[in-house]
Amino acid sequence: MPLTRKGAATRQRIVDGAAEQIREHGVLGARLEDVMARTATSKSQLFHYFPGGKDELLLAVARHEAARVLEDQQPELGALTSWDAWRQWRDKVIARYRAQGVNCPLHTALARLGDATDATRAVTCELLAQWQRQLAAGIRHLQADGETAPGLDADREAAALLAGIQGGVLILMATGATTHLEAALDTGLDRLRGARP
Amino acid sequence: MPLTRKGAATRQRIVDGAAEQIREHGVLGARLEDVMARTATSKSQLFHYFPGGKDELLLAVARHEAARVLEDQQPELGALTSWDAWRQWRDKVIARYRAQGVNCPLHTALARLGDATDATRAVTCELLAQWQRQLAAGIRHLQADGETAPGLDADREAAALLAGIQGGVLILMATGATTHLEAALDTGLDRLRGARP
DNA sequence: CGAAAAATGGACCGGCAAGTCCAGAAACCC
DNA sequence: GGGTTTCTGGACTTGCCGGTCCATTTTTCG
Repeated sequence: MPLTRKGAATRQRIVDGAAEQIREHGVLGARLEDVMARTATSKSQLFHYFPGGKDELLLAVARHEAARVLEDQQPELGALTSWDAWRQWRDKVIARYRAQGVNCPLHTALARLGDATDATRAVTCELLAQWQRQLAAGIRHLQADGETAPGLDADREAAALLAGIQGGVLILMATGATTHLEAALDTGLDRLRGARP
Repeated sequence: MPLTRKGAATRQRIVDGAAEQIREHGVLGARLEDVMARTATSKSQLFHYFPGGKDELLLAVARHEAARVLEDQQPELGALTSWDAWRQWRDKVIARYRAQGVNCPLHTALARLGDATDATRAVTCELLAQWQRQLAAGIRHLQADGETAPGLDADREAAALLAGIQGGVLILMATGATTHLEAALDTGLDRLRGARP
């Protein structure tokens, strides 16, 4: 069931439009009808490209958004090779989420699906794993350069940092303030910096 | 519109039952019908006690669960007066969320409501504020006892710790593992301990 | 006890949004 | 260029589930 060039474009338009819709109105305000209107498509097209219906569409949106999360942090996240790079990354994360505001399309899309679904879980886990992996790589780089304590468990530090970010974003979504996200990042980095040998 | 003793009991039974239902099946699997069956009530009762319908019920559940979150951490959270108290609190938090598993009734109840609603936001903010306040108080206690650096901004440290917890729980809900929650708590406490004068 | 208020049962309604279908237009490919 | 596949439009169906209504029972309180 290959897609023609036009078909692929339509499919992409649908995913983008759905993501946009969710970003603006939450999952609640993301009915198929809304997506249709926004993307100038008809219901048959939606079910043509996503035979599994709304769930399949939301999953596609989630994947799409998960990729975006990591992309938005590049190139900094992929090259955390100096304190300055870490600082720039920190700034980028905060700016990114501040701009996103209170609606996290990924979070919201996943929330709508039965959280137990294997597929949704896989998307989340994969995202977290990649994210953490890059953070850990950055920490190891610092260690190699003698910029932080070689005794630190890079994976655990990365896990803690990641948890802080996730919580910070969650709180941002609830309160609209980036205070907690900033506090988590800053104390986390401060901890690494303070462990300089 | 006063409630008789019986009425109050029924109302409570409904809230408890709804919370339980959500805990077991998520918001998706929490239809009014389910709550009715579980609590042996009829639809008219639901709307009698919650004229605002499902939203009002969910809000009540959220409030109920928010209170539970803090209660479950007592008495430790309220008396973080020594390193040992902090350690016990840490253990309690992890045990609590490990037991809860992948379904956070509060999170899930709030997710269902339009996230923009003022009322839901108020519940979340209030919970976070109280939580953070008690953590900050604990940090100040350590400072007063000369157990950690007096120069630390207790509120910011508490904010970071709270963010770590929230993120850790979020990741627990997604992955089922407490690794991140533990990492966040342990590195957070380690940071305070490491700042001992 | 008896009137007023509150609590309960359960049938009924209605809307909304997901999902189905088929006919016709456009694109692909030899 | 013609046959085949893919794509598109939009009307129709369906079922779920929140919400309404009213009649009946139970509680409260002077």
